[in-house]
Amino acid sequence: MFDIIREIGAITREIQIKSNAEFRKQDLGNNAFLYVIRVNEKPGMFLGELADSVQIDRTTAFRTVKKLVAKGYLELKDDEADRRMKKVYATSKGQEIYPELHAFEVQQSAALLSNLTSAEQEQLKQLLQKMQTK
Amino acid sequence: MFDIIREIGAITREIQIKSNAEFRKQDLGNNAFLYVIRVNEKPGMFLGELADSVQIDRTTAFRTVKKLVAKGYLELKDDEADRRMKKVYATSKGQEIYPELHAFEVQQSAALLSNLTSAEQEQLKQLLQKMQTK
DNA sequence: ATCTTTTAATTGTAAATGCAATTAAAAGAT
DNA sequence: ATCTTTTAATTGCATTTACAATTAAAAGAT
Repeated sequence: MFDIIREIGAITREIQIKSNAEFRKQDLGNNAFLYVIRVNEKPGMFLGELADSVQIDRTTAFRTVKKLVAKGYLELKDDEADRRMKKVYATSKGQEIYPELHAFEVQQSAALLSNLTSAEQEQLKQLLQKMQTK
Repeated sequence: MFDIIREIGAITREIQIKSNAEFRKQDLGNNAFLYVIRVNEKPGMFLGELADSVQIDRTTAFRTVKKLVAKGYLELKDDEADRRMKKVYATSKGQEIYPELHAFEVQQSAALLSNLTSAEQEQLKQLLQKMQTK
């Protein structure tokens, strides 16, 4: 059964390569697009939380966010209560691009699942979710 | 249904992080362990073929193989027929470590699938395979 | 109230990464 | 037989990455 993890890995890498190629032109390659998506969906995460959500090393995430701030997609605000923390928000530029980013994700997903019936898709989703319960 | 690709991505990244942490001590981090596994399973691939098989940029793959040759895990042989190509083989050191690498993969896979019955595991495998048919 | 431990962000640095360009051999066309 | 196109390997270079260490604030202990 170990081949399951290889298949899953292969699928992920393929999508990742495609997505980065797609978004490089907007300066959102190197998985930067992921951050913009997540921040739009959950504004106000602090840096570490965001890093965990995209499952990337915190120092890398920190530098990527810094770049995205410089490029005008994201902004940081100091937390009032805890002054160690900085919370991340999407700028209007960051918000405007979200539909496009998400649309691509939806389209990739559809392409990926195109060989499955909708019942099978539902089944797959259930299985993946069940797998994840820790 | 787009959330399926996020779940798949999350699983992959988690496994990747764990595997690299596990194999860094043998100098097989940065996905280098993947190359050793693949070459053991299919000796004599040429460089580009190996790069495709691990789905990594060819130039990166080239450099990683070079390092693995320097570390004594792999070796390169010129192709007789086509002198542009170099074929990749595992050295005895590379062969000796294969069981350990593969065992870890099997173990990770088992952990990942531990919440599923064997019937569900089979089902998942079928679905993933069906998905991949292009 | 001070000391210790934990947690978040940040920086230093060396190594890894990947796009673009180059070299070299083979295959195909004229 | 020479010219063009394709394919594999390789290098140049700027960027990205991540481990280790540092700084700074908060939380917990005495």
